[in-house]
Amino acid sequence: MAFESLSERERLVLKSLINHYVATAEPVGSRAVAQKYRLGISPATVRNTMQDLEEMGLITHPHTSAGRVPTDKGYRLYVDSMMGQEALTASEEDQIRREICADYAAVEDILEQTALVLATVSKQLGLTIAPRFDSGILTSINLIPVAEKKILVVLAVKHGLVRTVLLEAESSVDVKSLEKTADVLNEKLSGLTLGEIKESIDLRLKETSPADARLIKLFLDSTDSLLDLTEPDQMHLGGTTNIVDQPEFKDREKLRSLIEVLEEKKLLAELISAKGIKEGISITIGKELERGEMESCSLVTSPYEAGKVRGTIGIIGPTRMRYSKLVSMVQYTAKLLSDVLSR
Amino acid sequence: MAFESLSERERLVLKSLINHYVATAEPVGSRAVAQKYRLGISPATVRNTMQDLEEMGLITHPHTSAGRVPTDKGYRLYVDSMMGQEALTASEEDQIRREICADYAAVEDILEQTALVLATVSKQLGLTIAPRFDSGILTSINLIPVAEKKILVVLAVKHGLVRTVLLEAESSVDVKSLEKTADVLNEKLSGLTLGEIKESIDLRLKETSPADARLIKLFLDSTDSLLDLTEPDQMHLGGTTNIVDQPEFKDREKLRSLIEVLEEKKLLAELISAKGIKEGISITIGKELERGEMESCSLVTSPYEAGKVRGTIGIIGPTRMRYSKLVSMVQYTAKLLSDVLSR
DNA sequence: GTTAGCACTCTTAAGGGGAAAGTGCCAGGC
DNA sequence: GCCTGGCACTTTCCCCTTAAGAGTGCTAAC
Repeated sequence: MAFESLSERERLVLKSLINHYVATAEPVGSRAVAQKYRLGISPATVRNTMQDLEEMGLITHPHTSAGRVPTDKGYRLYVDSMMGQEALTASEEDQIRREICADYAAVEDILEQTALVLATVSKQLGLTIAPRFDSGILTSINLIPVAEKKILVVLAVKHGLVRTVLLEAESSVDVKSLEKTADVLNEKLSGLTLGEIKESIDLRLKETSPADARLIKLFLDSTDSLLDLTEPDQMHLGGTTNIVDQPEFKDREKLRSLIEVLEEKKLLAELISAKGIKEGISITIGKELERGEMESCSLVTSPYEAGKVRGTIGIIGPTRMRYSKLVSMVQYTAKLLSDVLSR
Repeated sequence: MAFESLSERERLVLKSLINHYVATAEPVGSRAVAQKYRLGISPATVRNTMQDLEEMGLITHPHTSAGRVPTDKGYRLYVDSMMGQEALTASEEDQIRREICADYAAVEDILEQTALVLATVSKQLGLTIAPRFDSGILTSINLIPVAEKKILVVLAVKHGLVRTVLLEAESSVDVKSLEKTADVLNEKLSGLTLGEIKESIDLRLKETSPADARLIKLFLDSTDSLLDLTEPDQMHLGGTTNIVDQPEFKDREKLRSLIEVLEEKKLLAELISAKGIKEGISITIGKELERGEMESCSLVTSPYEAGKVRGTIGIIGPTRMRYSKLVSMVQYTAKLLSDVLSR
């Protein structure tokens, strides 16, 4: 698709149209484009240009005699090659800074707060996903007896991240052997990344004294849950309310199925992690999300860093969103969050 | 309000009317009551009775010429004195049993699952609140260094419940003194309930060797967050989707404000814990909830037990709900959950 | 005390203009 | 040759009216 072949006028019209549509949520007519954006051309000319744009699949008609609306493809082009990045206002920056710098000790809490502030400032849905521990370096393992057969495994990762998982043993365990096992695990595993551990744990724990065999086996059997990196409750959402008001969800069924997706945190987390893990801001528009229920939504995400590990934050809203502003917002927030978590 | 003074006929009409309204969500006319419920009286008689009921504030008119709708007061009377308890079907019981008996080790996970199954089976909103640790007996405290200045406090409570809180120290702490402090804390506090500890912690930790003073102080300063019993993430909700479809929420604004409340988990948890902590099933109807946003909702809750401590589970739905069935459902689920958590 | 009958009220759905918005195309102008 | 004004055409949207339907409340009779 040779979009480079768009004439200057076509680019201008598309851009104006999108700006106007994003602001009003109403199909945009040729008059509106011609007048409001002072392109110095008449509505008739705009109409001709619009026809061309429609042929290219960048905009559509809801019905014969309504204004034009951008398609996903149109948004994509806009986002990729014609939208400027709109700076945040001072008060927006302030608000974000104020909320995130709050001195919570637990990463969980900071992320919760971040999701909320993203939602509030963007008036969309804010979300944060806890860091993927893959590349986090294990500093220590603790095994704590909490009941006769229950053991709490505490994995401490560099830079103060913690993961706790409760395991259930088949028979009761005594404190002594628990300590011993912890020592063995620490010796063999600490200093490695969790990713490495996941890969090679079988090998590394092969040769251990038979005394601890039972506990080691329990540990091995539980590797999956211990090192599963997309725990459902590791994602935080904020501002569901904002979505309810959007005109694109006045259709009941659409709203219902979107909320349904939002409740499936695990699925959603996977969907999003996949996008956001690469470098920098990532924008996914409508059908690109590859989930029917979300085809009228877009997603702006960015990775953030917490020491060596990385998570994702982002904003979900209708495809008709202010990309230029939201990109700045996500970027700024990710930067701030990285600073706070890596200090 | 001398509701005992209701005549047999008035009781019968109210009951029939509520049953019919719950099923149809439409205002109920006199014909419907007279015919469907074979009371052997004519519509005209029913109309007279209805007028009486309306004067008592038990039912209303949406407008002059529509059928009648129960008021909160009407539901209250129905629930208190005329509704039978409707047994669950075998398949409903099955479904609940199957989902809850799943062998998760962590209480968190079981509660998540329970909220979901409650939602699914009731077709309403299911919720579970983690046990209030007040009366849980502390078995051990562990202090685990996870970073230079970060300490993970693990409170193990009898019957395998665990609570972890991350604290941040002002300066770095060494492992030795951490262990020593943990020993002191264990010695002084274990065996007590968390409630007792919260009350008397100052006294109990007064006379400690100055060597540990710094850590003990940190611990004391953090009592609130350590023993706060209504943590926001200790509540699980499931089935938000079910609510969206209810006819009572076709009014946009209502839906919006309800979802808003649901997002404020902390507030909601407090609201509900207060009700549900007493013995047995508790039903709260409409305005009794004392939150404007929820005045078209009702709440059916029950406490459950996990060893010595108790939490709450429940169902939220429109006031027009099948109380007789939901009561059984919540009761059955609470019983099951108690069994699973106390085994 | 109960019931049938009936006038009255209010809501809802359906239909029918007419305005408004916007397109598509054509013919004329720079 | 590209741009523009003009104009016919389409579709939606809103408002109005009308008619049907549902249900009440009252009265008079059983």
